[in-house]
Amino acid sequence: MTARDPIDIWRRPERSGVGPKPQHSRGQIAAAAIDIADRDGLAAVSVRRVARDMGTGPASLYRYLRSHDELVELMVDTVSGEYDLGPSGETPRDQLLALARQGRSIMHRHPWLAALLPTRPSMGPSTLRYLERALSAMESIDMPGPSKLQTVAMLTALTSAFVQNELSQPGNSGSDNGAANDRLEYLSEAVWSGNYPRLAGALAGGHEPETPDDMFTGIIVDYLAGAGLR
Amino acid sequence: MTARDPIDIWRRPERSGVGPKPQHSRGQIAAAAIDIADRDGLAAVSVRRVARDMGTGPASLYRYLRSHDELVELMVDTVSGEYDLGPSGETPRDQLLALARQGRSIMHRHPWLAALLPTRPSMGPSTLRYLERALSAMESIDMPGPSKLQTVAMLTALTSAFVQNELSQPGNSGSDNGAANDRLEYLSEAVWSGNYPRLAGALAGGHEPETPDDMFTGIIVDYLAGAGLR
DNA sequence: TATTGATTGCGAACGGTGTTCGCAATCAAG
DNA sequence: CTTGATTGCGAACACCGTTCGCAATCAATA
Repeated sequence: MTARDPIDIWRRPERSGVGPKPQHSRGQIAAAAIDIADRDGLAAVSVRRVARDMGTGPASLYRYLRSHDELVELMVDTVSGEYDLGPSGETPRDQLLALARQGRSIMHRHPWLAALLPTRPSMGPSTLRYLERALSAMESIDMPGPSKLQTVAMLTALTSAFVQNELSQPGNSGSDNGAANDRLEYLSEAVWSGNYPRLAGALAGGHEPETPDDMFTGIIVDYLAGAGLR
Repeated sequence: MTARDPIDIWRRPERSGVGPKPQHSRGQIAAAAIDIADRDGLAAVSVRRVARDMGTGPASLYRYLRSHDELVELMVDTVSGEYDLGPSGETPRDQLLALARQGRSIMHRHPWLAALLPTRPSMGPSTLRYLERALSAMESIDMPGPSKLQTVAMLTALTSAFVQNELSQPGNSGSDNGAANDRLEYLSEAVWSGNYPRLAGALAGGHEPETPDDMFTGIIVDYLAGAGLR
């Protein structure tokens, strides 16, 4: 009886010794998928495309994945492994801030990540390690456990919100080509109509150089202070 | 010569008098799509499904839409029309807070919205009206126009982040059925392994009743204060 | 009133997608 | 050498977004 057991999500089932040696791995699959997403956007990450890039057929990947959704989860968790969880900072606040900063740079490295993170709490090993680290930073804080978890969740949500805001700024085309143009067509027409005077005024003042680093730090620090982290 | 002009994104091209009267409308399409998304999740909103629910074929909708992406934009802007933009609140801060509160309840009414809003600044008429209203709330504030726009964008991003956090809480199944279960499987196993002691501790303390309203207000007010809004 | 032609409705088809099925190939254990 | 759990993967199914082409409509014109 061929078992066809459900694939253990994160560990491969410890090879029972029998059967041919695997020619692929979740790691390779994740790497290929992340590569595609970094280059051509998340929408380009299809099971078939990943398989093609790996030189095999789509069906093969289903020995390692339960679904396309799980592929995305795998991508998120894999990329979450890019955190450096070594100690950095004295106070809990500084440690969490450092983590958030790293998060921002990871999201810049993988622009598809920001939109994904708040939606799917991936719960892979790297994510769990990150969670454990963040909780350890808050060890001295007197606060019920669930609230600490919520604080961490809100922290990454804030970070991803900020980064998505950065990425949607004009100039960061990313992989959006013509879609934005249509929007701008209508926007300029609407502004020209005179129905939105304040909006017109706000848009008139050209895009000045911002200092997003300080803004980011400010927002995060304000939130942490509000949450009782000092 | 059949013109087949590009469809004006938000206004129908003012009917030139010639040709059969339209049997559908962008409004109907939006309503059908929103209904599907509210009931079965955003993933269920396909052009074909919307057409089927409207009792017609997929090709028909393409007289009113340029693409599936535009359908989603239309949904977002339509739902953004649910804001009540009447004056509420004295200070700029109170007005923006009131807007954010409305945003939260709209996102609760349409759970698919929160994940969409920060990604695609839809720029439809309702969105523009909302923007204009928010800017008018800040009229007395001395701040360059673009920064005001960024403040508003960050405000909705914060709101959507908070709501996504609320929605991913256990108990709000929404339309996720089995996917979360697999995650929990691995999570409980990982926690049981003893490798994540702090995480285990945090999860052990059962889910206490939260007071998300105050939390939300606190976060928004803190942000606005940090941005110079008093 | 008859004609015209821009506009709408939509069946049919194309290429891409996620996913399942079934079987041949593998290879440690017995 | 046999066994049988395991892997690789071609083929197929249902669905998706999108385009094409043409019949049907109907205000404006002749």
